[in-house]
Amino acid sequence: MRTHQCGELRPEQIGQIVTLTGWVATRREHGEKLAFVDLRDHTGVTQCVVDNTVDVRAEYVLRVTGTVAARPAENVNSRIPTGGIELQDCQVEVLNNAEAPPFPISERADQVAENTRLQYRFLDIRRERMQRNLRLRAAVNSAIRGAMEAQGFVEVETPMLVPSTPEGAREFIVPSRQQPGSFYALPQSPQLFKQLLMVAGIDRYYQLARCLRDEDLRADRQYEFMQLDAEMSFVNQDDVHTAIGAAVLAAAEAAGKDTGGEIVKITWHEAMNRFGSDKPDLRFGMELQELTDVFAATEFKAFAGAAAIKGINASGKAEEFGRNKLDAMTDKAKQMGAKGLVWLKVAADGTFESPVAKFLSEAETAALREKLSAQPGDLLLIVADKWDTACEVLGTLRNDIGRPPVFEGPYRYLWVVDFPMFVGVDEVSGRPRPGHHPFTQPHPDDVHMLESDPLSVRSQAYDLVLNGWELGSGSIRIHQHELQARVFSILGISDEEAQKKFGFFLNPFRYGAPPHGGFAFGIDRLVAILAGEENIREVIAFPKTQSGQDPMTNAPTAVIQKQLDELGIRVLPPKA
RNA sequence: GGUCCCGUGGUGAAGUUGGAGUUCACGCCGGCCUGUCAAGCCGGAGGUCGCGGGUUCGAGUCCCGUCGGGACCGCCA
Repeated sequence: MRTHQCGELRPEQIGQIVTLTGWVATRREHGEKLAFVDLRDHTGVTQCVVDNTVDVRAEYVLRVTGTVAARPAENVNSRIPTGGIELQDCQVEVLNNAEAPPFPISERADQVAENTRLQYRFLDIRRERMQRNLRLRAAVNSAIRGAMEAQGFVEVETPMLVPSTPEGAREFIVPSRQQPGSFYALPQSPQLFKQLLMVAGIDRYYQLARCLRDEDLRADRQYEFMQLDAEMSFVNQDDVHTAIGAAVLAAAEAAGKDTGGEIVKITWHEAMNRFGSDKPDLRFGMELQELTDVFAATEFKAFAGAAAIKGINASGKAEEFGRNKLDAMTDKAKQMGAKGLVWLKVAADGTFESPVAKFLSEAETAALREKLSAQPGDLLLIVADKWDTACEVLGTLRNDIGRPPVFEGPYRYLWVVDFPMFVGVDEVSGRPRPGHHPFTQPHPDDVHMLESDPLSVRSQAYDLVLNGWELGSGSIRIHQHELQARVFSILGISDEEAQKKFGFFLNPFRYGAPPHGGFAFGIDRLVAILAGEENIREVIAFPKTQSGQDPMTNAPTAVIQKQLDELGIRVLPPKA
């Protein structure tokens, strides 16, 4: 039907007779003999000079045959790649007409309510932004596949209808027609299957896997999302990091982003200590500084005896942060569990302007100035509290104050390793709660503390972070029954209970489970960052709204009674 | 489950102290127009101010509820 695409023609083709197909982007009329029609497809637009007698309106579908001609020098449009040429002597065939679209098919629709864009997603995707994002997504998927295949990974598909397991995220459930009253679950991840593939000798498994979780939606969370899911046998952590690293570096390269070519590795403890976050954004400094020693003998009551005192320097921000903003920041700190927030502004003469300045000794002031490299115009923020509270609060403020927008590079991947094996204690059972999942192998140096000091045990779990976004996590798994039993025992899961909950998963491990570990990262998040989008809905063709609905299809909908009858399901009336 | 913000012709916005569905830009329809490129000029049509209730002589505006959208907390092993 066509010889070229709409973004393809250049002065080199002048004189050729070509045929283009596409949609009418705009039409500019100049009397009864002349009109300009910009014909658009996903590659761009070409100006067609047409006889102004054909009824051709926005979004009509055309096939245009004409001669590629140079534009007069004064009419060249340098803003578009095809701006040096135009199609003349055009024969226009209207393949289909179109109603006026509800919003312009251009970057101007970026201002349109997202709900309207989702209701007419088929028109929204016609826009350059969505075309770019979806094609980037395809390129990233392809690069990931290529990198995994090149390393000997085998793609194995795992089922979508799986048994419900009580742990973890809330599941979507699917009623069984043949077994009324019984249900499948949709997989939150292929976790259990991929480990069984290791027992099965697949050795290196990967899958671009759809995962489903019935949890509340956010800018970075949808009910259904895609993961690069992988698992490897006979490996240690570094082997997993190398394999996954190759995939995400290839993805960034496919997107034309500079990564520096390597992935930095830091421990969870260092990440918390330096950045106050287990997913630090390395694109900017403002690191947390250790101030506990400075105030070891302080008279200032808010600091005296604090387990940890840490501070950040919001360089040059003194003027920007007036009383209102500082109060709001203090409220936020308190909401996060801090007792308070101390702020000091550095005046032109180097002295501190602060409600608490008068409580600080000269030595403390001098040490503070030195540790935080304080310069006139700086805003210093200090939290004295438990170590984790001080870190988390300052880490949050650091992001609030300094974090660059998502579309700004560079693109710095980061492995965060040595996560704690257990995080906190379950209020009901009094047992430690698993930091990752209960099949995570503890750090070999810490195994001896499993029973005596479980909260100090590090695990062989790790996260992959990109510019402050958690892309995914993984671990080396427990493959020996004895160690698994010890971990279950610490978690308060009896043999009987373990058998009941995870029997189908654990029993195969008795038949020769190899040492193995793996990883999974979210494709949607990765593509969003590489596309410079703050919201993963912008890189998903047909996403759901925050209430889990699709404005285009109106899903979810009621079903007819016959369907319910077949499934043996009765719907209760809505709660009053 | 909770906190905050938003809802006004097809789209995006403005709407003051409560005083007539008022305004602006884009789009749409018609006319003019031979070098535009978000063309330009002239004219026109288009509304349940999300919905329901309340206060008031009078509500887009104030109050309550509700629905929808968004950001976040909880949740996401």
